[in-house]
Amino acid sequence: MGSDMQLKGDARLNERLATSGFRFTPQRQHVYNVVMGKRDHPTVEEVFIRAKQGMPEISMATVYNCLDALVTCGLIKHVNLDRTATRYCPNMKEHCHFYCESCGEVFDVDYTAQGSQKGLKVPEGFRVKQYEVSLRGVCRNCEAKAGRG
Amino acid sequence: MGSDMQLKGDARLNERLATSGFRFTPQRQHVYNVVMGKRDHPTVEEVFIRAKQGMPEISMATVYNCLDALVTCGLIKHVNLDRTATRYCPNMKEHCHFYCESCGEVFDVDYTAQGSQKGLKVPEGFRVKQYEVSLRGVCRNCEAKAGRG
DNA sequence: CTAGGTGCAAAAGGTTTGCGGTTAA
DNA sequence: TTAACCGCAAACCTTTTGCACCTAG
Repeated sequence: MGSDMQLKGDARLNERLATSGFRFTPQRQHVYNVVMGKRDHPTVEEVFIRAKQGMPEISMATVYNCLDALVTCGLIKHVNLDRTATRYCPNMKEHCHFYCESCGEVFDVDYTAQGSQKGLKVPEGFRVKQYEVSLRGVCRNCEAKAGRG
Repeated sequence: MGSDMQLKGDARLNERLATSGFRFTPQRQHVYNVVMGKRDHPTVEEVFIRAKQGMPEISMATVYNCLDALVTCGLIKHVNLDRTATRYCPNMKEHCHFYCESCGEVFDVDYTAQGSQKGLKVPEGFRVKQYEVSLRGVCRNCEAKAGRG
């Protein structure tokens, strides 16, 4: 995984930023690489920590700015499942999120929409831009721990 | 709707609290009444403000405590759709939430599950306790405003 | 009686904002 | 050239915590 490709902007990011009226900056490219580089659901803090490796002078405010831009561009999604920090998800294909009430971790769950939106009675005049499914429960790890008491 | 009934605990609340190992307190009854009394999605702050009418000495910490207890008892749900404050929902029948990206308000949307969970590929060992659907977009009000420019 | 709950106030996150300097387009 | 963006630091808002007192069971 060439971490050198982050020096120049890749085409997709460049194009998306432009479309949404954002400038290309090395920070945005770097944050993009950091978030896409690991298939998990980092908080802003975690993105910040990872981003500092390879760009030590980057600031928290910039990480917020970059993540917001990437969300607006439709390149990542934000995930709010509890009252702690917002998390970010680099997986844009249809899936849903499992939130573990015990450890707070977020897992992707495969999901085929298969007409699930049919049951929705969205009132007249409302414009739906995103449909999202989430699950709460206990993950395998925590189940095992609980079992061992 | 007799606001006097809040003086003594109603049977359902009493029972649910006991089942989950909580004590009955006037504060919990009052917060319960406040949240159930209006079919919307108040923040903790909003619940606090409403609760002070009729119980002026109640504290923020207690409101948090009461809401947490009510959630644990399965009498209300918490709703996290953006990175601002957590909201609470008194509607426990199956429905989903529409979050307006423009004004931040949350609306209930009727919803019949009708096998929508079939498409889910929840990994082995995960225990699902709650299934939730949410929508993002622009509500009728904000659409109208945008239209008028 | 006493574990659990309350109110208060301070602390701890998480997020936003203001500002002077920098830079992509 | 200049509006957008950056880094820094302070402000802001939401949530949690510690503690002395109180109370439901």
